[in-house]
Amino acid sequence: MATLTQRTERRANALSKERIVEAAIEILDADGEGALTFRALAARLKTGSGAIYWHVADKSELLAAAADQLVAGLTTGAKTDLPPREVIRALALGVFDVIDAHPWIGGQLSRDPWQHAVLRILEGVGAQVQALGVPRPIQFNATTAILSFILGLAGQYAAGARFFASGSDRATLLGAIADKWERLDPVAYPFVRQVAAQLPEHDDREQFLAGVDLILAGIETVR
Amino acid sequence: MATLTQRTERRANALSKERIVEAAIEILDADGEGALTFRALAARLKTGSGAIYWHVADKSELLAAAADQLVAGLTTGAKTDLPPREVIRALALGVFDVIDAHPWIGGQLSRDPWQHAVLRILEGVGAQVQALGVPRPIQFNATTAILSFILGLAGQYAAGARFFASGSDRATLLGAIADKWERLDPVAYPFVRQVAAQLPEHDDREQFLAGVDLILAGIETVR
DNA sequence: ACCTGAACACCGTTCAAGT
DNA sequence: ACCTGAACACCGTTCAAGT
Repeated sequence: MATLTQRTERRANALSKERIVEAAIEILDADGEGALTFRALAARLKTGSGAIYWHVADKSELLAAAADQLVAGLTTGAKTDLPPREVIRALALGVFDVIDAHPWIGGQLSRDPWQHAVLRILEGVGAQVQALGVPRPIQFNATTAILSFILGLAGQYAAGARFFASGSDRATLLGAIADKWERLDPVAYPFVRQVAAQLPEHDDREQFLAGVDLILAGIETVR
Repeated sequence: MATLTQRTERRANALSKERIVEAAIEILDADGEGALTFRALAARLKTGSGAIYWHVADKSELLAAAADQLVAGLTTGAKTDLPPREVIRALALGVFDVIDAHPWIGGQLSRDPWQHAVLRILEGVGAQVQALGVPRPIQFNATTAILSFILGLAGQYAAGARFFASGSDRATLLGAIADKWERLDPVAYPFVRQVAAQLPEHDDREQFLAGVDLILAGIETVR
């Protein structure tokens, strides 16, 4: 009886890749990229740091698995009854929202473009580019253009999150950057100075969608 | 006499931010991102690791300065006698070539989009977007779309370089990835499987330029 | 003012030893 | 088979002490 309880308890608390990834996501969401260490993870899972290596090869696999789990959530539930253009927009916004909610994913996606999470996005976008009627030879180029754009923004978002972690909030940060931009040399940086005023008030999500629409418009010209 | 020689020698070997950045670039180019440590840098400069902190705030400032030096080389020499569209293409290709020659810059640019090097690119692209006749309200969106695309590719390139550093060359790496892609589930990954064959033989530079052209085509539709 | 280099507070990863 | 936790080989950064 005692052994049985012990055994089921042990099984309930047993380490597994799923439990490790789950705990990693909790740490990343709560305290950001910098907080995920094998020691912190082991403490949260009440185990030794070496135990994690029985289930996970190394830190990069762990991060890839964490990112994949969250990205999988939005690529598997894709609706196909909308026009391809709208599916691409929805998918892109889905990625944006996941990065917005979990900024560490931004860093992870842009750091390793060959991880599975990125493959999911590539497939999701590519299938719709195909459905859009884009000629075969340029389907790959059109798809990777959208993907690169998404990954570029992912990196930017992650960088923003690293700043927020160090205290200040979004508005303060953008205000400070806009200030710096306005003080740049007018001869060398006319455009940046002109655009500085838009920086603090601009909507990231809207700007992101505008970029996607621009690329889609470009794709339509070659269709 | 002896003191004079000593003093001039000391001055010639004196540490400065320029010499530190120069040495950092040499290390990064020769052995990649992972090789740049303050200890390696100090050894190369024949000084103590703490001495570097007198001239440079921390590692991120050092990397930003290194990236900025190489990016400055191509934004300052821009020709303005070409049509805006061609200047954008040339600038984008310039960034591509710098990243191709120094892959660590890719990681650095995508990691911190508010560093000066990125600002230079933003200005270079933005000024031409303006010259292109794009309406004011969407100049910012159009410019950041191109910038995000460039930074997305920068991250991908840096990731590739990290692989090459671990032994295998470009062709082997892409071949291995294409192999993995072809073995994916046909139901879940039809597009990726179809596109796998193009992966090992495709030209990065060409694909990059195709992406830029796609965005430019999109921008022209709203002009 | 500028430099030295030991010391501090961390990392990811390994591995003999346990169960 | 799975887990423990000390140990290894690193990091970036600091700082008392030198010149």
